[in-house]
Amino acid sequence: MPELPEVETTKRAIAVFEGQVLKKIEVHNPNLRWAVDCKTIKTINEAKILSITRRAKYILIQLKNYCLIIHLGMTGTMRILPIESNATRKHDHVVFYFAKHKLIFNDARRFGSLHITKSPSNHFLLSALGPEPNQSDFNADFLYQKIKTSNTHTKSFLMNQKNVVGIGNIYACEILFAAGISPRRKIKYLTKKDCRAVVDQTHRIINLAIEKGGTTLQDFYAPDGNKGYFKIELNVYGREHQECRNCQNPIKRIIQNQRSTFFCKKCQN
DNA sequence: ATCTACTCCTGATTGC
DNA sequence: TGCAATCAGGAGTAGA
Repeated sequence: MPELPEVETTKRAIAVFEGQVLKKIEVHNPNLRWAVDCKTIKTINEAKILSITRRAKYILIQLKNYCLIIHLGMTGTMRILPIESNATRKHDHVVFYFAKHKLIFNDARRFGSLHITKSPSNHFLLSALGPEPNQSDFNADFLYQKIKTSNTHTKSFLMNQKNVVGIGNIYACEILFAAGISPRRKIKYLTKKDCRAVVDQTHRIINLAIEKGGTTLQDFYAPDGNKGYFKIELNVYGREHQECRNCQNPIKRIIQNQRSTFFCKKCQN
């Protein structure tokens, strides 16, 4: 399941196509999270790629006249094959053709998406997003202001992409553990000091994960090696009943907003 | 305006 | 061994 670091890693891997000419795009299955606009996609031929960037968990491929917006959803992956390769897989939904390679979007659960638009900044998926979690505009002052109007608990707040982007269920749990804050606390009661801890740990964990995510880079060139994400050590996520690495008390699991939350009752208040 | 429940989907795991 | 039930989760949407 790609979180922001995996998306960043994917973006870096496919950035090799910057400056290259996208010959055409083949859509094998348009039924992704949103139906792919095949009609417009078909008009793409011999289009030079101006840039490949990331915003939140979206990968943006900028062409001269259009921008492609890709979301990997839960199970989406991209892989690069030599143009002559026939190594197809189940759930290969979209193929991007270049001179010597093809780039394949594979997504078993189809929670991912592909959009094509003329103005990405106005696109409904991108227009209301909060700051990047590892950038300086996500800081303690910003967070302290933002929490005042929210009545939700800390974990739900962190996972809301309007507040800050890129934090999924796993990192929300890990960040709150590292910051020593309970996922059940109402976010509006956080002190300035708490906000600073959340921001500091977010920066640290996301940057560390991006750094480690880089080790999966080869996956995109070696289609058979499909493991390799979440190499960072998880302290709470998926560790119900196991000992807290800090105090040895058992890690608890609760359900918040239909999602599992893992935390240490003693270390997080 | 803000929050929560629901929803999409398939592979992996668990239970009988 | 096999089949069915359960779980996982990003994030938009409807409804409270």
